[in-house]
Amino acid sequence: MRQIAERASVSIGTVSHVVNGTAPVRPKLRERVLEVIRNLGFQPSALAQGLRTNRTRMIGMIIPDITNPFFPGLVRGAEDVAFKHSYRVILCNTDNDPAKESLYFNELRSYRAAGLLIIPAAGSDIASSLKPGTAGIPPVVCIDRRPDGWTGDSVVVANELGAYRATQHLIQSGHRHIAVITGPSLLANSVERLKGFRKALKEANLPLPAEFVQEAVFDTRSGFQAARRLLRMLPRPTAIFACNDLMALGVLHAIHELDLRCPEEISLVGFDDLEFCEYTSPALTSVYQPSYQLGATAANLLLERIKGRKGSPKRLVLDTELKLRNSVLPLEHSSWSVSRMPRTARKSPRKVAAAR
Amino acid sequence: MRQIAERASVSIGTVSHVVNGTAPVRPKLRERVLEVIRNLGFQPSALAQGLRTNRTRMIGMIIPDITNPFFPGLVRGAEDVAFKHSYRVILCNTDNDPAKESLYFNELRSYRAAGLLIIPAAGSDIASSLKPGTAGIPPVVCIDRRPDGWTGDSVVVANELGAYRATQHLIQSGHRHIAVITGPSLLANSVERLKGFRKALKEANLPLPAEFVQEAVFDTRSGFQAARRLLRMLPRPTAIFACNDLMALGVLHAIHELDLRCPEEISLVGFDDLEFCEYTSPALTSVYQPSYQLGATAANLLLERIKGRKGSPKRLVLDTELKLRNSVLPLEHSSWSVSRMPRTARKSPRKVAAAR
DNA sequence: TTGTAGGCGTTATCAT
DNA sequence: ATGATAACGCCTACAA
Repeated sequence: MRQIAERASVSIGTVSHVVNGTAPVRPKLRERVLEVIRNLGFQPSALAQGLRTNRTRMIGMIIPDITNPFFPGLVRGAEDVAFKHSYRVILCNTDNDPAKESLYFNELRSYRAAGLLIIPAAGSDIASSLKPGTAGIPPVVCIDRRPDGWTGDSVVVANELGAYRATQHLIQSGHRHIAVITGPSLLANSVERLKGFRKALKEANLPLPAEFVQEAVFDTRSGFQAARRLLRMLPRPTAIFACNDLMALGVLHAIHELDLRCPEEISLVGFDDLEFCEYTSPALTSVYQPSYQLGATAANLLLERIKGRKGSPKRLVLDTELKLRNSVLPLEHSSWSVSRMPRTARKSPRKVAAAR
Repeated sequence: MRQIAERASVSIGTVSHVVNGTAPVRPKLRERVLEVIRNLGFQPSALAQGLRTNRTRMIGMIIPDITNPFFPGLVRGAEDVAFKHSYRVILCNTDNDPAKESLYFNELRSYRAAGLLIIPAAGSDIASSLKPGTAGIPPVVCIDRRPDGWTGDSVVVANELGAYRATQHLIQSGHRHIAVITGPSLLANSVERLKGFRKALKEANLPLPAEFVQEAVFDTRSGFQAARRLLRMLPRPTAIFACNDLMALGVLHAIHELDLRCPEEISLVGFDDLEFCEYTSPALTSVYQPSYQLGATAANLLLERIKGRKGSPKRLVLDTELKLRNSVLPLEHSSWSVSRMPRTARKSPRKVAAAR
């Protein structure tokens, strides 16, 4: 800026004023300054600005793993609204490691990030990082999972209800022997989904043998392994509820491997409704989570806080929606319309499919 | 730091020394300072540090869209090596919009990012942003695509060779009527893949009717539409090479919609080898791109530059690998082993599949 | 409408 | 081994 001031023969303060529009500057001078700025390709130092004003336009986003297809949409949602407000996003992958999480947390504090968006790691202890006493902690919004003891803003999805509905769907389709593949028991959302599953079963007075509850870790491989165990049992369940789509994909794989047919011999419902659900075969019935909205909503919440909203924390809960596709076989007809039946059970399945 | 200095009754310079280990400090003092630091939850301001030292540990990463499943792995690769060297990544999505790209570019300059990792937007003009004259431009490494006029470091994939091999595979499987669905003609990698495709056809003296080259935009929907056009032609191609997997997915969808069977009636090869390839039906034969390596390699290259390596630009080219699965039907047996044949063509397909 | 100057939180140089 | 102090680049009263 000094250099610019010299070349345009004005004071350094004036340069600042034309850059920020913080005071009226005579057009002639203004132009001269702008011209020099263009020539020099000057970019004001965000570092110096941040230091001086004590606020930055960076938002830290801490997530488990961008490689998990559930997260990119969420990140994108957050980034889009951040962008709209001229904020930028620093992305941090924790691999669900609380140590890495707290490392990132402190670093982002170091960068004086204006706010933090956190999808807590399994077993996260960030709640304790926010204890009063330490100053200079930016606003934080938790997304997707609410860690133990978290009392701040958060936006999550109605996991229990979603799982409940998915299970109900299976039950209404006539299934009586339904197994579940859960995620890590450390994850709040995993636990909630299991709860919803159990609730639906209980309401229908259906038994749940202990071995029909298999724990996996929300990835395809572990879902595959869990499914293998399930599919070899006698009597075999006629339907499986996988607590996320990645595991459901593993189930599909196991079904094929064991020479079974889906949905004829085994029905399947997933959770997340990732894009690939439309393209698996059979297309996977799944519980849609508004992941983009999750990220966008959280970012909006955070921006409010950054702008100074006080008051009690908001705990937003977004709704899910069961997307019906072809991985569930109705065992009884009951109230089901033909169009919802899987292709192989229809008179002229291919024509119907083509007409969709 | 002033506060800490006071509470520990030392000078502010000493505090700096214990924080950075930049000069020996008597253990007793050291401990005292550390204690205060812990109590106060002090985090040095990266802003002030950056301002003072004129370097930061932030790497800007500009990509088209994190929501495209090809990019998360790449980003993760870059982030992992950055992390190992204590650098952090600022993620920016351009949506392939050159304007947004150049906006981000300037902002990252403003943040005094130590270096930039860029996957250029289609039609990118960043090459021109780097013209000498403007000072304070950090090292830049281009990934995946090399924009027009780019002379700096870059790491890309052997697109032409990959496409060439994929096409050869189709030809060797006996196909004579092969169509291609290309990506945007603005994208260097898209053009290269088409080139490889053409080369293989030419070498085999196979004709390529103009209408057998359909342009789409690297997403599922456009791939679907292009496939529809292709599949309604008479004579219909017996094989399609889709220049990326997302489009291949669209092709698969179109095949099902039109009541055709893959690979019996139409063979298909994709490009990228995204995770879902294993789980589509049939499992998709595709050209594997080492996306994680792409990101990691680029980050390493960038870090070298940041550490001061001079000298001529490196243009790294990573190799691809054709992953054989079940979406290609051998029309002639030639040298093909039974195990590579699609399930439906085998005597006891399910057993074989299960044994895999 | 424009200029002056102090200070944001560090690091680094130079004394002590 | 420790302390004092001058930048780093910018913003912002305040003075002119």
